[in-house]
Amino acid sequence: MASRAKATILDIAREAGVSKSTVSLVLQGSGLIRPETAVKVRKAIEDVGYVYNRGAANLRKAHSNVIGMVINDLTNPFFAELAVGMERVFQAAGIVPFIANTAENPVRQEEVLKSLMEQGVAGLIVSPARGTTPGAFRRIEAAGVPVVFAMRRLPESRIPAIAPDNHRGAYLATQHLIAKGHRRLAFFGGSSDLVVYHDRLGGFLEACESLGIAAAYRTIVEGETSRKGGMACLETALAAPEPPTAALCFNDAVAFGVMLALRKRGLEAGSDFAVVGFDDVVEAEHYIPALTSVAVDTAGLGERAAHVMLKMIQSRTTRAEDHVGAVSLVVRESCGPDRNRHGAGMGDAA
Amino acid sequence: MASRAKATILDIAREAGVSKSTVSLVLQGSGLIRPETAVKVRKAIEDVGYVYNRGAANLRKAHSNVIGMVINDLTNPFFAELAVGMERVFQAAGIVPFIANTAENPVRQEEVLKSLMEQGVAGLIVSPARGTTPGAFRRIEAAGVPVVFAMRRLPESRIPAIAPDNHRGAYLATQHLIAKGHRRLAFFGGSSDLVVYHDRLGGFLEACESLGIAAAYRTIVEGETSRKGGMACLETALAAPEPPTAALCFNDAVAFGVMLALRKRGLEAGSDFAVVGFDDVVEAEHYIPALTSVAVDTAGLGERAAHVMLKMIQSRTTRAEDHVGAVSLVVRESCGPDRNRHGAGMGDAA
DNA sequence: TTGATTTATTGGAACGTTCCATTTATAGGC
DNA sequence: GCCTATAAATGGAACGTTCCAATAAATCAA
Repeated sequence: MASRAKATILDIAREAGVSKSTVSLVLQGSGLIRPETAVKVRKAIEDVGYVYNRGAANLRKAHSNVIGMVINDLTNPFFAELAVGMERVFQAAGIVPFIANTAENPVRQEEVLKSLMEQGVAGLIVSPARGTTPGAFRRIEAAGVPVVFAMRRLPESRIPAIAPDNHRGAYLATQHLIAKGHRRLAFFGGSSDLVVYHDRLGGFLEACESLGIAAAYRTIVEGETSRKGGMACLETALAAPEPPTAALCFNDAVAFGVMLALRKRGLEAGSDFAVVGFDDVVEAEHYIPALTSVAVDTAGLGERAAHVMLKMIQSRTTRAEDHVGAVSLVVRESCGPDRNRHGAGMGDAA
Repeated sequence: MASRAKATILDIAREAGVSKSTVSLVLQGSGLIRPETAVKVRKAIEDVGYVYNRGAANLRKAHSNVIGMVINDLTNPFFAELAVGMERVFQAAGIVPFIANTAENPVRQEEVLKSLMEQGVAGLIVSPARGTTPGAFRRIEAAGVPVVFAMRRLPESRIPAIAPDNHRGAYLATQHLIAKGHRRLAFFGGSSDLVVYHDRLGGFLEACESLGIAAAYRTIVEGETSRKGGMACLETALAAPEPPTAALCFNDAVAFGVMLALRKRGLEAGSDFAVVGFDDVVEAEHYIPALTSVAVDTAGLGERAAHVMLKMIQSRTTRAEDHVGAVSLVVRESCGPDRNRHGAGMGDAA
């Protein structure tokens, strides 16, 4: 049925008995062609099994409509939600974003970015992999392709970032733990090569500082941002002489790991040890006990990132404002009831 | 720093004092050019901030190295795992797959496929959206682009499919429930517009048939393949005069929903009602109670699909064998202990 | 030295579009 | 009937690459 060689607009032109220019006009929905001609051409398009060659077209008009989305960990439902938020707005704009996964690997990220650039993307939304070098986006910036960072950003970069208010979220969560009466606090998971880590840890530390938790009563354990990492964090923390009684976790994944490790030890999250997560993924609500977590409106941030990108493309600029999204603490069961009554007042005092 | 107009191989040629052909040769790593010349050219490439234009190149050589991956629900961790499996093998082959999400929407799927085709993909790995019309891939087949279905397939299609042995998995799970002593069984979730649904339901029914569960004692409730869908299924099933005591769920997501609804009613999965899931996503192991589920080796199927695709591209064919992957029941806690001792023998009798 | 062979390099046509400048057809005004 | 204005359709150049055929330079055999 299909001829071996793929059909071009010239084949269509021949089939419809018009010129290639006419076909091109029809393809672009130009109002200049007579309706009957358009119908004839469209029929020919159907008949020859034509598929549009965007590469050839871009050679002339130089602005593609593909947007690349580079994500560091597709298996984290958090990022999937982010992607879904973005897709919502791109779909409305008639754009199909291509998603690529870097699996938290800077080398892979390099390949992925290169491939996307070669494909001639109009813009790039990136959640950079851990360990991304400062120069990784130099070439892309030089090429004038708009980039926005989502959720994560790079230490010194002029690339606009869309991220939640990590500092405030961590502060809120820590304040909550202190209000519950906890006095020996931990911060679990993440590693210092991530800017987000410093933001969240910073919020934790500031809350400790201003609410009277001395440095000696703070435990900080870096670790993988996964369930496994969380389990490891809890183990090392509990091995200390005066172990913490509550932890703010870098991530919901870490928090789940901590709760798992707790259970493995016969302890119960909530009553024996308080844990709060970060990101508020959908699972948080359904876990047992339900996880108290910092909600960041993931899909909303995705939408915002997509909007910023669209605007950048439209105004052909490579600069835009950062955007920090509102956060809120959603209290569930994983921190249990108050530890001692008078502690509740402390949060208000700050 | 960057000149406004993007650099081409002609700019490089000028900069390096060679011809464009030489530059092209260097770009392709041809052994024909003198090493010193190659070095000179590579320096020029760096200096002018060149980015390769794959669209232009494909115009001549007509075989791209991009593969599209079309997935029906990115938020389901199951599909993310599938994607990750594929990526592993593509990465080794130096290929960057582009992932696109259809959100279970056939219209969106149409757009996504069109866009990918226009981009000139070398092949397509697809998990078709629910309600995909039979003709949806006609044009793509006609264009001679290899397609393989992963996890799901279409009713009458010659496109090769890589999927687990759904029938057997469901049979195994049902047998397990019967061996546990259950006599009133349910099948929850999914809908009959999916081929997988018929496969899984078929396995369930065959097991009922051959192990002596009369039709009157089988409850079948279709529903969304999500937590929400699972909750709804349980509600309608329990409203019946003689409600089931155990359910095989279409999906782990459905199973989680069922367990949630159970808990909401003050019932416990395992002791009060047995539930088994399908797919064995990572969460299954960590749930409380841990979910008994049919493991399908998701990442492995992803790898297999990628291999098949690579082979199809290499041998420039559009045909390949179907592949059905081995499954196994992983027994955890969600079916509780045996219901009555003599029931245990029945499974062996089959 | 000469011609044959090998090694490096090169010009030009082609790929499938778009878009500008033209041409051709149609209609309107007189 | 002719001229002008408008509408519809068209040819050709250009976009950035690859690849073939051809050239130029270096090496070798005699």
